[in-house]
Amino acid sequence: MQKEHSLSKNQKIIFDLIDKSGGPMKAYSILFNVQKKGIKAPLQVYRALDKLVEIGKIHKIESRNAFIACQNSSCQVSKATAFSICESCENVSEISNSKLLKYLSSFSDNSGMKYSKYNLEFFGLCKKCKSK
Amino acid sequence: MQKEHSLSKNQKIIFDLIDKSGGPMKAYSILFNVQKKGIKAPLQVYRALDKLVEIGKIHKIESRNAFIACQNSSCQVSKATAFSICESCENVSEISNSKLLKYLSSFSDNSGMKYSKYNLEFFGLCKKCKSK
DNA sequence: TAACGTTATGTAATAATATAACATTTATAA
DNA sequence: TTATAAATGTTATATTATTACATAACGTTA
Repeated sequence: MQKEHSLSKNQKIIFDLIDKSGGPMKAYSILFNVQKKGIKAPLQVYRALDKLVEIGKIHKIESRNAFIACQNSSCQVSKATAFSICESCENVSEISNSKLLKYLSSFSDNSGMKYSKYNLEFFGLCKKCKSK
Repeated sequence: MQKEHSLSKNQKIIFDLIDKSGGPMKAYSILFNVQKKGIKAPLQVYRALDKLVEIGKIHKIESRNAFIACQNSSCQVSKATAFSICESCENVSEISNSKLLKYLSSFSDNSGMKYSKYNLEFFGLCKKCKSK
């Protein structure tokens, strides 16, 4: 059993919002949604996001500047992330294919670099959008 | 033999700058550097960048909001990109490991999605920074 | 070459994303 | 309980990117 991080007040408010949304959310959309709970400034949002990313509760979708709740229950820290992104409806899901994740985690080349982290984003059309 | 894109004036100025720099460059740093050549506005830079990305002459490093010249001579369009990024010195190189690139290009899962593009970013410490 | 559509350019304004700096409060642990 | 770290609050500002509109250059083909 892994240690649970206890979230602070702001962290919890913001994580719950992202988690309930079921998809990626942008920082200023989060801000707008939590203003009624007393979080008024961008920095309050970004600080909570930074922490949530650090502990692996959420991931940043770099190509979209958006944040999504971790969909992989065993993922405590975000060192190996992969997403599929529909370029039409912008739906995002986390890829949990263990063969892929292991392949990438063990990847090394002759550059002399030691990789400690990676992020992979696949783009295409989801099932729904393909059939339109 | 593949068709060469002939670059417009602004596209050429901006591509040459990025290419000569040998590393990733940020949009506003590009802007600053090309002002003496008559490119005065952010939009002029972003338009050229968009086009250069589209035709595969440069790639965007999403996690850094920066642009780097394509280091893979056979890369005409950016549909399959992989980079290694040093988190200490911010050096970036394009990974050309064909086994990796093929593995990812042929990746599919049971989501019903058809992937037409991907971007992979590895993070770690480069040889130099490791030994410090 | 004239007319047309497409691509590129120029310019101003503004939107969207993110961080710096500083003061204060709350939680944790020695 | 006192010291330390973590989190919060607030204002201002930096950085990244796009909208909207007008004009010019280029390529095709009639």
